Amino acid sequence: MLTSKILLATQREAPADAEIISHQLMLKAGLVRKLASGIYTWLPTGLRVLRKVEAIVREEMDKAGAQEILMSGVQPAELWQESGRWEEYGPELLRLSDRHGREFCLGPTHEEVITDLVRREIRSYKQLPANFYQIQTKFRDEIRPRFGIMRAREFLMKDAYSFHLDEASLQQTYEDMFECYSTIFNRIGLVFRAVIADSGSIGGNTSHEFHVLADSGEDQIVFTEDGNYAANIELAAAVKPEGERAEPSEDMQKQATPGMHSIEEIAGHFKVDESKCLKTLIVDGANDDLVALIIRGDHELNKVKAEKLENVARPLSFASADKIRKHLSCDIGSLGPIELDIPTIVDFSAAHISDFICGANENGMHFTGVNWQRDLAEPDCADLRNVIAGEAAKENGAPLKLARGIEVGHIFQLGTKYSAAMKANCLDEKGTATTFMMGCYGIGISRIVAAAIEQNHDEKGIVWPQSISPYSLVLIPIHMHKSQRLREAVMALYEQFSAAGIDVLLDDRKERPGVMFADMELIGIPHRLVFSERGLDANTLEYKGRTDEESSDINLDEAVSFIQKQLASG
RNA sequence: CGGGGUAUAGCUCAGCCUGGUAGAGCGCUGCCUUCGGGAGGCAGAGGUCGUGAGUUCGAAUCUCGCUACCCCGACCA
Repeated sequence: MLTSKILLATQREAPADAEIISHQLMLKAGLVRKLASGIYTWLPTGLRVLRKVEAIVREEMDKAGAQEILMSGVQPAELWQESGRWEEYGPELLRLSDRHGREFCLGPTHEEVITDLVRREIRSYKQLPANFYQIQTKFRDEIRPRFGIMRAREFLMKDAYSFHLDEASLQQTYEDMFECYSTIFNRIGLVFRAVIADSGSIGGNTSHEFHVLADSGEDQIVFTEDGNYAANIELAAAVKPEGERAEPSEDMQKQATPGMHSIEEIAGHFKVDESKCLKTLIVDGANDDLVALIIRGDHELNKVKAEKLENVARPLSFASADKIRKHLSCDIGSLGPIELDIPTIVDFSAAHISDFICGANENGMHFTGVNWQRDLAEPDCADLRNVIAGEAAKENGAPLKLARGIEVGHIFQLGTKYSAAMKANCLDEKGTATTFMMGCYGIGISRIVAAAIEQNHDEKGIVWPQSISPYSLVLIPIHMHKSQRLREAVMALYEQFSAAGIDVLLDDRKERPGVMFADMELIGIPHRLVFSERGLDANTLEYKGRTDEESSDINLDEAVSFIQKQLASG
């Protein structure tokens, strides 16, 4: 490809609203442009990357025995009503109606459509197991799209759905997909972790997420160094503190704490560690009431764990300040478990401390030297908190590490959630109609592009993994428009590279060298060859890898084999 | 949807407080000089100042409504 023939669209400055590095670089490098909030147009260079990711995913899915199909992005409401999700899904589902007033939605996912297809088409166990996938544009009307392509409303996703008559078969396909995903992310060249995950609103039980590790990641994941345990922090169980609680050594006292609301202020005032304070959080209960959740001052509430409690409303919502004032006659910041007459659940580690400090349920007052059993009843306990770095994993006792991740893949065992609701079944060996067991497997294709940039960039721009770079190689001639000899040499080599099947870009713009260098580094092409009159005289070219400090001369006649070697080793 | 903010040239922004009819840098077009890391000069093109109303002799500027976008919370590939 010649740069003069394509819309390169590089920019010096990124729009001010681009927050994270991948968003800024995708705009600066001319990969995408915003059309509306969370909706983007892919420009030629960006589309090449997207297509490369897509190709890898497709190849590996095919290898794993999945069959590609393509379902409609627009789906009839009836199917969603059948599965119950027309009501369940909420405003994320973009609904529309046609000229006849019939209701449709823009597909955020395709469980209903595939289940409908399979219940019509698959009659016999002999056709199973079957795994169908598509690579297609999805739409989710996110409350808050942000970070550019990372969390867009419209995005490209690979989604696959498998069908089985028994658990063993589902488990087998699930494991095959796990392997397939690992191969895909390894091939792309991303540093990732597969973690145990919450299955969330899609339903089902067993579930893993694949996260690309990056500091800008929206998810917190935890894992042990030995690699034997990895989970989304939402799921990571905290170990109950061992041993007996220390005996009380202080008397309980009520003390004035005017104007102090945060744990930090209280701990600072009494000159104790935050772990000696209790944090009391009030959330909405399942039956229009309130529930108190209590954790140690230095801990964070884990929302997924809290949501699983019987008397807590789902989704979890913090009680409004008004409601708290009305029911508890004091404000957030002065709450505590003593004489609190709403259901109260205490985290194991908060129940293990003695001589602690907590709010007195009276504005501006706290108790110190409080002890369970002596000053108030032994509490109902549960695991409510996020684990912290360094503590032992419940599963194997190894110390946990924390990292941030970008979720790029998610696999679920759905069981019969959709097939049962939609009466999807087929005949087994004995001729009995049996409800399908299903698995579902997603990969965020467009998100991978952004995630790859988050993980691979420097001050000059993007540093593509070779596997998904828009071009493998760029040729930069210096003052080609002034030298016929140089032009001929460059064009000849360009043809050779093309013939060798290398994705080569020739920068034939009438630009100064600095402009070309800067643009190509911004775009992130992994290999660069510079042509000059001087080099031609010596029969050499200058080679520089994207992250190399210095360039090196190579023999003009060996250029193709040299680059082939670089590509093979990259 | 709740809370906060922004809207002026393709991009980044100034002008608004204190009304007097629109600017800079980058980018774009042409010419000249320059020519190995985002050059310099000259000449240009480009804006119903988001939108609707109001106040005023006069509104980018003051007031109100609307819309879009962004940031903080809840969702997810």
